[in-house]
Amino acid sequence: MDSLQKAISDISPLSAESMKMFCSAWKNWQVPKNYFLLKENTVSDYIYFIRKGIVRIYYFKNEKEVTEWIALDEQFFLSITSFFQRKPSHLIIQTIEPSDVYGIYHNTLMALADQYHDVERLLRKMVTLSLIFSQERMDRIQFESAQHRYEKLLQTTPEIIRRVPLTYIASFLGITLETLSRIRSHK
Amino acid sequence: MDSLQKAISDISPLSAESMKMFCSAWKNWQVPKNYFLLKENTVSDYIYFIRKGIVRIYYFKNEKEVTEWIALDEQFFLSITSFFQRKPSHLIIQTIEPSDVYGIYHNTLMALADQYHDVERLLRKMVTLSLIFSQERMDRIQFESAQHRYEKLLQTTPEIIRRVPLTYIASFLGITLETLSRIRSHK
DNA sequence: CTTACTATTTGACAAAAGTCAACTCAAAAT
DNA sequence: ATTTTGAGTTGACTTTTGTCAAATAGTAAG
Repeated sequence: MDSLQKAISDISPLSAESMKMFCSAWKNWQVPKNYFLLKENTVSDYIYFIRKGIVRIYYFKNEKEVTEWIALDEQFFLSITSFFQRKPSHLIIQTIEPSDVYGIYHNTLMALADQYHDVERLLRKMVTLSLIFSQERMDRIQFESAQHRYEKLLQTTPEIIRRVPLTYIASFLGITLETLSRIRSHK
Repeated sequence: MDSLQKAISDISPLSAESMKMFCSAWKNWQVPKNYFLLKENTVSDYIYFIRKGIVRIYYFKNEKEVTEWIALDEQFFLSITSFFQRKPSHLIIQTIEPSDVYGIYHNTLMALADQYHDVERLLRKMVTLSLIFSQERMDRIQFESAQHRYEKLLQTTPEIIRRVPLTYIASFLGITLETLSRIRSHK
Protein backbone atom coordinates (compact mmCIF):
# COMPACT_ATOMS: atom_id res chain seq x y z
CA MET A 1 0.00 0.00 0.00
CA ASP A 2 3.02 2.11 0.49
CA SER A 3 3.87 2.97 -3.10
CA LEU A 4 0.24 3.77 -3.85
CA GLN A 5 0.11 6.08 -0.88
CA LYS A 6 3.24 7.83 -2.04
CA ALA A 7 1.86 8.25 -5.57
CA ILE A 8 -1.26 9.81 -4.09
CA SER A 9 0.63 12.17 -1.79
CA ASP A 10 2.79 13.27 -4.68
CA ILE A 11 -0.29 14.49 -6.52
CA SER A 12 -2.17 16.13 -3.67
CA PRO A 13 -1.91 15.84 0.11
CA LEU A 14 -4.78 14.29 2.03
CA SER A 15 -5.71 14.63 5.67
CA ALA A 16 -4.89 11.62 7.81
CA GLU A 17 -8.52 10.55 7.87
CA SER A 18 -9.09 10.93 4.15
CA MET A 19 -5.88 9.11 3.40
CA LYS A 20 -6.87 6.25 5.63
CA MET A 21 -10.33 5.94 4.13
CA PHE A 22 -9.07 6.45 0.62
CA CYS A 23 -6.22 3.97 0.76
CA SER A 24 -8.30 1.26 2.33
CA ALA A 25 -10.79 1.57 -0.51
CA TRP A 26 -8.35 0.15 -3.06
CA LYS A 27 -8.44 -3.51 -3.91
CA ASN A 28 -5.37 -5.40 -4.99
CA TRP A 29 -5.02 -8.07 -7.67
CA GLN A 30 -2.17 -10.17 -8.92
CA VAL A 31 -2.96 -10.78 -12.56
CA PRO A 32 -1.16 -12.92 -15.15
CA LYS A 33 0.17 -11.82 -18.51
CA ASN A 34 -2.41 -11.01 -21.19
CA TYR A 35 -5.14 -10.60 -18.59
CA PHE A 36 -8.04 -8.28 -19.49
CA LEU A 37 -8.66 -5.63 -16.88
CA LEU A 38 -11.26 -4.12 -19.17
CA LYS A 39 -13.03 -5.75 -22.08
CA GLU A 40 -14.58 -3.98 -25.03
CA ASN A 41 -18.14 -2.71 -24.63
CA THR A 42 -18.01 -2.92 -20.87
CA VAL A 43 -18.54 -0.01 -18.52
CA SER A 44 -15.26 0.58 -16.76
CA ASP A 45 -15.71 0.51 -13.00
CA TYR A 46 -12.19 1.16 -11.79
CA ILE A 47 -9.36 3.60 -11.72
CA TYR A 48 -6.23 1.48 -11.60
CA PHE A 49 -2.75 1.87 -10.24
CA ILE A 50 -0.01 -0.41 -11.43
CA ARG A 51 2.59 -1.17 -8.82
CA LYS A 52 4.57 -3.63 -10.87
CA GLY A 53 4.09 -4.87 -14.40
CA ILE A 54 2.86 -3.32 -17.62
CA VAL A 55 -0.52 -2.80 -19.18
CA ARG A 56 -1.56 -1.39 -22.48
CA ILE A 57 -4.73 0.45 -23.27
CA TYR A 58 -5.91 0.05 -26.84
CA TYR A 59 -8.89 -0.03 -29.13
CA PHE A 60 -9.88 -1.17 -32.57
CA LYS A 61 -10.07 1.35 -35.37
CA ASN A 62 -10.94 -0.09 -38.79
CA GLU A 63 -10.07 -3.59 -37.66
CA LYS A 64 -6.67 -2.45 -36.45
CA GLU A 65 -5.36 -2.16 -32.93
CA VAL A 66 -4.46 1.32 -31.79
CA THR A 67 -2.47 1.57 -28.58
CA GLU A 68 -3.58 4.64 -26.73
CA TRP A 69 -1.41 4.32 -23.70
CA ILE A 70 1.14 2.05 -22.07
CA ALA A 71 1.33 2.21 -18.28
CA LEU A 72 4.04 0.86 -16.07
CA ASP A 73 5.91 1.75 -12.89
CA GLU A 74 3.58 3.20 -10.32
CA GLN A 75 1.28 4.88 -12.78
CA PHE A 76 -2.46 5.44 -12.61
CA PHE A 77 -4.58 4.51 -15.61
CA LEU A 78 -8.21 4.19 -16.61
CA SER A 79 -10.64 4.49 -19.45
CA ILE A 80 -11.53 8.12 -18.98
CA THR A 81 -14.63 8.19 -21.14
CA SER A 82 -16.08 5.02 -19.78
CA PHE A 83 -15.24 5.59 -16.14
CA PHE A 84 -16.47 9.17 -15.92
CA GLN A 85 -19.32 9.03 -18.39
CA ARG A 86 -20.44 5.52 -17.42
CA LYS A 87 -20.56 4.41 -21.03
CA PRO A 88 -19.46 1.06 -22.48
CA SER A 89 -15.80 1.36 -23.34
CA HIS A 90 -14.31 1.10 -26.79
CA LEU A 91 -11.01 0.78 -24.96
CA ILE A 92 -9.49 -2.51 -23.91
CA ILE A 93 -7.03 -2.75 -21.03
CA GLN A 94 -4.73 -5.75 -21.02
CA THR A 95 -1.60 -6.69 -19.14
CA ILE A 96 1.62 -7.24 -21.06
CA GLU A 97 3.39 -8.77 -18.09
CA PRO A 98 2.17 -10.45 -14.89
CA SER A 99 1.19 -7.42 -12.84
CA ASP A 100 0.48 -6.17 -9.38
CA VAL A 101 -2.52 -3.90 -9.79
CA TYR A 102 -4.67 -1.82 -7.47
CA GLY A 103 -8.12 -0.54 -8.33
CA ILE A 104 -10.72 1.70 -6.77
CA TYR A 105 -14.36 1.13 -7.62
CA HIS A 106 -16.27 3.94 -9.26
CA ASN A 107 -19.07 4.32 -6.73
CA THR A 108 -16.67 4.04 -3.82
CA LEU A 109 -14.44 6.74 -5.22
CA MET A 110 -17.34 9.04 -5.98
CA ALA A 111 -18.74 8.57 -2.50
CA LEU A 112 -15.35 9.42 -1.01
CA ALA A 113 -15.00 12.45 -3.28
CA ASP A 114 -18.43 13.62 -2.11
CA GLN A 115 -17.62 13.03 1.49
CA TYR A 116 -14.08 14.38 1.61
CA HIS A 117 -13.30 17.66 -0.07
CA ASP A 118 -9.62 16.80 -0.31
CA VAL A 119 -10.35 13.57 -2.17
CA GLU A 120 -12.32 15.57 -4.71
CA ARG A 121 -9.32 17.89 -5.02
CA LEU A 122 -6.99 14.95 -5.49
CA LEU A 123 -9.24 13.63 -8.21
CA ARG A 124 -9.26 17.01 -9.92
CA LYS A 125 -5.49 17.11 -9.86
CA MET A 126 -5.23 13.61 -11.25
CA VAL A 127 -7.47 14.50 -14.15
CA THR A 128 -5.52 17.70 -14.72
CA LEU A 129 -2.27 15.77 -14.94
CA SER A 130 -3.81 13.38 -17.46
CA LEU A 131 -4.95 16.34 -19.49
CA ILE A 132 -1.47 17.79 -19.55
CA PHE A 133 -0.03 14.46 -20.70
CA SER A 134 -2.71 14.14 -23.31
CA GLN A 135 -1.95 17.55 -24.77
CA GLU A 136 1.77 16.94 -24.83
CA ARG A 137 1.22 13.64 -26.55
CA MET A 138 -1.04 15.19 -29.17
CA ASP A 139 1.52 17.84 -29.90
CA ARG A 140 4.19 15.21 -30.43
CA ILE A 141 2.06 13.04 -32.65
CA GLN A 142 0.96 15.91 -34.79
CA PHE A 143 4.20 17.76 -35.27
CA GLU A 144 7.14 15.52 -34.77
CA SER A 145 8.47 12.93 -37.15
CA ALA A 146 8.14 9.25 -36.34
CA GLN A 147 11.88 9.14 -35.83
CA HIS A 148 11.85 11.97 -33.34
CA ARG A 149 8.96 10.40 -31.42
CA TYR A 150 10.80 7.14 -31.17
CA GLU A 151 13.96 8.80 -29.94
CA LYS A 152 12.00 10.74 -27.36
CA LEU A 153 10.42 7.56 -26.03
CA LEU A 154 13.80 5.89 -25.95
CA GLN A 155 15.07 8.80 -23.93
CA THR A 156 12.21 9.22 -21.47
CA THR A 157 11.02 5.64 -20.92
CA PRO A 158 13.55 3.15 -22.28
CA GLU A 159 11.85 0.62 -20.02
CA ILE A 160 8.93 0.53 -22.42
CA ILE A 161 11.13 -0.35 -25.35
CA ARG A 162 12.81 -3.10 -23.43
CA ARG A 163 9.69 -4.72 -22.09
CA VAL A 164 7.01 -4.17 -24.72
CA PRO A 165 6.75 -5.89 -28.14
CA LEU A 166 7.51 -3.58 -31.04
CA THR A 167 4.06 -3.99 -32.56
CA TYR A 168 2.54 -2.25 -29.56
CA ILE A 169 5.22 0.38 -29.40
CA ALA A 170 4.67 1.17 -33.07
CA SER A 171 0.99 1.66 -32.58
CA PHE A 172 1.62 3.69 -29.41
CA LEU A 173 3.85 5.96 -31.48
CA GLY A 174 1.21 6.17 -34.18
CA ILE A 175 3.20 4.41 -36.88
CA THR A 176 3.29 0.98 -38.48
CA LEU A 177 5.51 -1.82 -37.31
CA GLU A 178 7.48 -1.63 -40.56
CA THR A 179 8.21 2.05 -40.19
CA LEU A 180 9.38 1.52 -36.63
CA SER A 181 11.61 -1.31 -37.73
CA ARG A 182 13.20 0.94 -40.36
CA ILE A 183 13.74 3.75 -37.87
CA ARG A 184 15.47 1.34 -35.51
CA SER A 185 17.77 -0.05 -38.17
CA HIS A 186 18.96 3.39 -39.23
CA LYS A 187 21.62 3.18 -36.57
CA MET B 1 -24.22 36.58 -16.62
CA ASP B 2 -27.05 34.33 -17.57
CA SER B 3 -25.40 32.27 -20.29
CA LEU B 4 -22.32 31.72 -18.13
CA GLN B 5 -24.51 30.51 -15.30
CA LYS B 6 -26.27 28.10 -17.62
CA ALA B 7 -22.97 26.76 -18.94
CA ILE B 8 -21.86 26.14 -15.37
CA SER B 9 -25.07 24.42 -14.32
CA ASP B 10 -24.88 22.20 -17.37
CA ILE B 11 -21.55 20.85 -16.18
CA SER B 12 -22.28 20.45 -12.48
CA PRO B 13 -24.94 21.89 -10.20
CA LEU B 14 -23.90 24.32 -7.48
CA SER B 15 -25.69 25.26 -4.30
CA ALA B 16 -27.33 28.68 -4.34
CA GLU B 17 -24.57 30.16 -2.22
CA SER B 18 -21.71 28.68 -4.23
CA MET B 19 -23.34 29.75 -7.45
CA LYS B 20 -23.76 33.29 -6.20
CA MET B 21 -20.17 33.54 -5.01
CA PHE B 22 -18.81 31.78 -8.04
CA CYS B 23 -20.68 33.80 -10.63
CA SER B 24 -19.85 37.10 -9.05
CA ALA B 25 -16.17 36.23 -9.20
CA TRP B 26 -16.09 36.44 -12.98
CA LYS B 27 -14.99 39.63 -14.65
CA ASN B 28 -16.25 40.69 -18.03
CA TRP B 29 -14.40 42.30 -20.92
CA GLN B 30 -15.38 43.53 -24.34
CA VAL B 31 -12.31 43.04 -26.46
CA PRO B 32 -11.64 44.00 -30.08
CA LYS B 33 -10.52 41.74 -32.89
CA ASN B 34 -6.93 40.45 -32.71
CA TYR B 35 -6.69 41.23 -29.02
CA PHE B 36 -4.28 39.15 -26.97
CA LEU B 37 -5.89 37.53 -23.95
CA LEU B 38 -2.64 35.73 -23.27
CA LYS B 39 0.80 36.54 -24.58
CA GLU B 40 3.66 34.14 -24.97
CA ASN B 41 5.85 33.51 -21.92
CA THR B 42 3.28 34.88 -19.54
CA VAL B 43 1.73 32.96 -16.70
CA SER B 44 -1.94 32.56 -17.49
CA ASP B 45 -4.10 33.87 -14.69
CA TYR B 46 -7.57 33.18 -16.02
CA ILE B 47 -10.02 30.58 -17.08
CA TYR B 48 -12.13 32.23 -19.73
CA PHE B 49 -15.63 31.86 -21.03
CA ILE B 50 -16.57 33.30 -24.39
CA ARG B 51 -20.11 34.51 -24.60
CA LYS B 52 -19.89 35.92 -28.09
CA GLY B 53 -17.03 36.03 -30.53
CA ILE B 54 -14.18 33.70 -31.39
CA VAL B 55 -10.71 33.14 -30.02
CA ARG B 56 -7.93 30.91 -31.11
CA ILE B 57 -5.31 29.31 -28.94
CA TYR B 58 -2.02 28.71 -30.71
CA TYR B 59 1.72 28.43 -30.30
CA PHE B 60 4.86 28.53 -32.34
CA LYS B 61 6.56 25.30 -33.30
CA ASN B 62 9.64 25.64 -35.52
CA GLU B 63 8.69 29.20 -36.43
CA LYS B 64 5.23 28.10 -37.51
CA GLU B 65 1.90 28.78 -35.89
CA VAL B 66 0.06 25.75 -34.62
CA THR B 67 -3.57 26.30 -33.69
CA GLU B 68 -4.37 24.14 -30.72
CA TRP B 69 -7.95 25.12 -30.22
CA ILE B 70 -10.63 27.45 -31.54
CA ALA B 71 -13.30 28.49 -29.05
CA LEU B 72 -16.62 30.11 -29.80
CA ASP B 73 -20.20 30.07 -28.62
CA GLU B 74 -20.38 29.82 -24.87
CA GLN B 75 -17.27 27.73 -24.46
CA PHE B 76 -14.72 27.72 -21.69
CA PHE B 77 -11.06 27.90 -22.61
CA LEU B 78 -7.68 28.34 -20.96
CA SER B 79 -4.03 27.45 -21.17
CA ILE B 80 -4.15 24.30 -19.14
CA THR B 81 -0.44 23.95 -18.50
CA SER B 82 0.12 27.53 -17.60
CA PHE B 83 -2.99 28.05 -15.52
CA PHE B 84 -2.70 24.91 -13.44
CA GLN B 85 1.05 24.61 -13.23
CA ARG B 86 1.68 28.35 -12.93
CA LYS B 87 4.33 28.26 -15.63
CA PRO B 88 4.90 30.81 -18.40
CA SER B 89 2.76 29.81 -21.34
CA HIS B 90 3.99 28.77 -24.73
CA LEU B 91 0.40 29.26 -25.80
CA ILE B 92 -1.01 32.48 -27.15
CA ILE B 93 -4.69 33.32 -26.92
CA GLN B 94 -6.00 35.86 -29.40
CA THR B 95 -9.44 36.93 -30.52
CA ILE B 96 -10.46 36.44 -34.12
CA GLU B 97 -13.56 38.61 -33.78
CA PRO B 98 -14.56 41.34 -31.34
CA SER B 99 -15.60 39.28 -28.35
CA ASP B 100 -17.54 39.29 -25.13
CA VAL B 101 -15.35 37.42 -22.71
CA TYR B 102 -15.57 36.44 -19.05
CA GLY B 103 -12.65 35.40 -16.92
CA ILE B 104 -12.07 34.12 -13.43
CA TYR B 105 -8.75 34.83 -11.74
CA HIS B 106 -6.61 31.89 -10.70
CA ASN B 107 -6.31 32.69 -7.01
CA THR B 108 -9.96 33.58 -6.74
CA LEU B 109 -11.01 30.31 -8.32
CA MET B 110 -8.67 28.27 -6.19
CA ALA B 111 -9.89 29.99 -3.05
CA LEU B 112 -13.49 29.24 -4.04
CA ALA B 113 -12.62 25.63 -4.84
CA ASP B 114 -11.03 25.34 -1.40
CA GLN B 115 -13.94 26.93 0.31
CA TYR B 116 -16.80 25.24 -1.54
CA HIS B 117 -16.66 21.54 -2.14
CA ASP B 118 -19.10 21.81 -5.02
CA VAL B 119 -16.91 24.35 -6.81
CA GLU B 120 -14.03 21.90 -6.60
CA ARG B 121 -16.31 19.25 -8.07
CA LEU B 122 -17.34 21.59 -10.87
CA LEU B 123 -13.71 22.23 -11.64
CA ARG B 124 -12.99 18.52 -11.70
CA LYS B 125 -15.82 17.96 -14.13
CA MET B 126 -14.64 20.79 -16.36
CA VAL B 127 -11.16 19.32 -16.54
CA THR B 128 -12.63 15.88 -17.20
CA LEU B 129 -14.63 17.23 -20.13
CA SER B 130 -11.51 18.87 -21.55
CA LEU B 131 -9.69 15.61 -21.23
CA ILE B 132 -12.39 13.77 -23.13
CA PHE B 133 -12.26 16.37 -25.92
CA SER B 134 -8.51 16.18 -25.99
CA GLN B 135 -8.52 12.42 -26.40
CA GLU B 136 -11.13 12.49 -29.12
CA ARG B 137 -9.16 15.12 -30.97
CA MET B 138 -5.94 13.14 -30.72
CA ASP B 139 -7.68 10.08 -32.08
CA ARG B 140 -8.98 12.03 -35.05
CA ILE B 141 -5.64 13.64 -35.82
CA GLN B 142 -3.79 10.40 -35.60
CA PHE B 143 -6.09 8.10 -37.50
CA GLU B 144 -8.32 9.99 -39.82
CA SER B 145 -7.39 11.50 -43.15
CA ALA B 146 -7.21 15.24 -43.54
CA GLN B 147 -10.31 15.07 -45.72
CA HIS B 148 -12.28 13.19 -43.11
CA ARG B 149 -11.22 15.62 -40.40
CA TYR B 150 -12.35 18.56 -42.48
CA GLU B 151 -15.72 16.98 -43.21
CA LYS B 152 -16.20 16.22 -39.55
CA LEU B 153 -15.50 19.82 -38.61
CA LEU B 154 -17.86 21.02 -41.34
CA GLN B 155 -20.51 18.76 -39.90
CA THR B 156 -20.06 19.51 -36.21
CA THR B 157 -19.10 23.19 -36.17
CA PRO B 158 -19.76 24.78 -39.57
CA GLU B 159 -19.67 28.10 -37.71
CA ILE B 160 -15.92 27.79 -37.43
CA ILE B 161 -15.48 27.40 -41.15
CA ARG B 162 -17.66 30.40 -41.86
CA ARG B 163 -16.04 32.72 -39.38
CA VAL B 164 -12.38 31.73 -39.21
CA PRO B 165 -9.68 32.30 -41.89
CA LEU B 166 -8.60 29.10 -43.62
CA THR B 167 -5.01 29.40 -42.47
CA TYR B 168 -6.11 28.94 -38.88
CA ILE B 169 -8.53 26.17 -39.73
CA ALA B 170 -5.80 24.31 -41.59
CA SER B 171 -3.47 24.48 -38.65
CA PHE B 172 -6.30 23.50 -36.28
CA LEU B 173 -6.86 20.42 -38.44
CA GLY B 174 -3.16 19.71 -38.45
CA ILE B 175 -2.62 20.23 -42.16
CA THR B 176 -1.18 22.94 -44.39
CA LEU B 177 -3.21 25.68 -45.97
CA GLU B 178 -2.57 24.20 -49.41
CA THR B 179 -3.83 20.77 -48.47
CA LEU B 180 -6.97 22.28 -46.99
CA SER B 181 -7.53 24.31 -50.11
CA ARG B 182 -7.28 21.16 -52.23
CA ILE B 183 -9.67 19.24 -50.01
CA ARG B 184 -12.17 22.05 -50.33
CA SER B 185 -11.94 22.23 -54.10
CA HIS B 186 -12.55 18.51 -54.54
CA LYS B 187 -16.29 19.17 -54.52
C1' DC C 1 -11.40 53.49 -59.11
C1' DT C 2 -6.72 52.09 -58.26
C1' DT C 3 -3.33 50.41 -55.40
C1' DA C 4 -1.66 47.53 -51.87
C1' DC C 5 -2.15 43.92 -49.15
C1' DT C 6 -3.78 39.59 -47.62
C1' DA C 7 -6.17 35.32 -48.37
C1' DT C 8 -6.74 31.56 -51.21
C1' DT C 9 -5.84 28.56 -55.15
C1' DT C 10 -3.09 25.89 -58.29
C1' DG C 11 0.99 23.40 -60.17
C1' DA C 12 5.18 20.69 -60.00
C1' DC C 13 7.85 18.15 -57.28
C1' DA C 14 9.65 15.94 -52.80
C1' DA C 15 9.35 13.61 -48.45
C1' DA C 16 7.27 10.74 -45.04
C1' DA C 17 4.93 6.99 -44.01
C1' DG C 18 1.76 3.18 -45.40
C1' DT C 19 0.79 -1.34 -47.82
C1' DC C 20 1.63 -5.89 -49.22
C1' DA C 21 4.51 -9.68 -49.68
C1' DA C 22 8.46 -12.29 -48.87
C1' DC C 23 12.05 -13.51 -45.78
C1' DT C 24 14.79 -14.34 -41.34
C1' DC C 25 15.27 -15.71 -36.86
C1' DA C 26 14.33 -17.41 -32.49
C1' DA C 27 11.50 -19.49 -29.21
C1' DA C 28 7.84 -22.88 -28.11
C1' DA C 29 5.58 -27.16 -29.07
C1' DT C 30 5.57 -31.69 -30.51
C1' DA D 1 15.67 -32.78 -33.21
C1' DT D 2 12.28 -31.03 -36.14
C1' DT D 3 8.23 -28.42 -36.99
C1' DT D 4 5.35 -24.63 -36.10
C1' DT D 5 4.48 -20.17 -34.80
C1' DG D 6 5.10 -15.39 -33.98
C1' DA D 7 7.96 -11.35 -33.96
C1' DG D 8 10.65 -8.51 -36.53
C1' DT D 9 13.05 -7.13 -40.94
C1' DT D 10 13.51 -5.87 -45.71
C1' DG D 11 12.15 -4.66 -50.52
C1' DA D 12 9.22 -2.58 -54.06
C1' DC D 13 5.74 0.28 -54.76
C1' DT D 14 1.72 3.59 -53.54
C1' DT D 15 -0.60 7.15 -51.12
C1' DT D 16 -0.93 11.15 -48.51
C1' DT D 17 0.56 15.30 -47.37
C1' DG D 18 4.21 18.86 -47.39
C1' DT D 19 7.08 22.43 -49.79
C1' DC D 20 8.05 26.11 -52.69
C1' DA D 21 6.73 29.17 -56.15
C1' DA D 22 3.60 31.46 -58.88
C1' DA D 23 -1.09 32.94 -60.05
C1' DT D 24 -5.53 34.75 -58.78
C1' DA D 25 -9.26 36.59 -55.98
C1' DG D 26 -10.84 39.54 -52.42
C1' DT D 27 -10.80 43.47 -49.39
C1' DA D 28 -9.50 47.73 -47.35
C1' DA D 29 -7.37 52.20 -47.85
C1' DG D 30 -6.32 56.07 -50.22
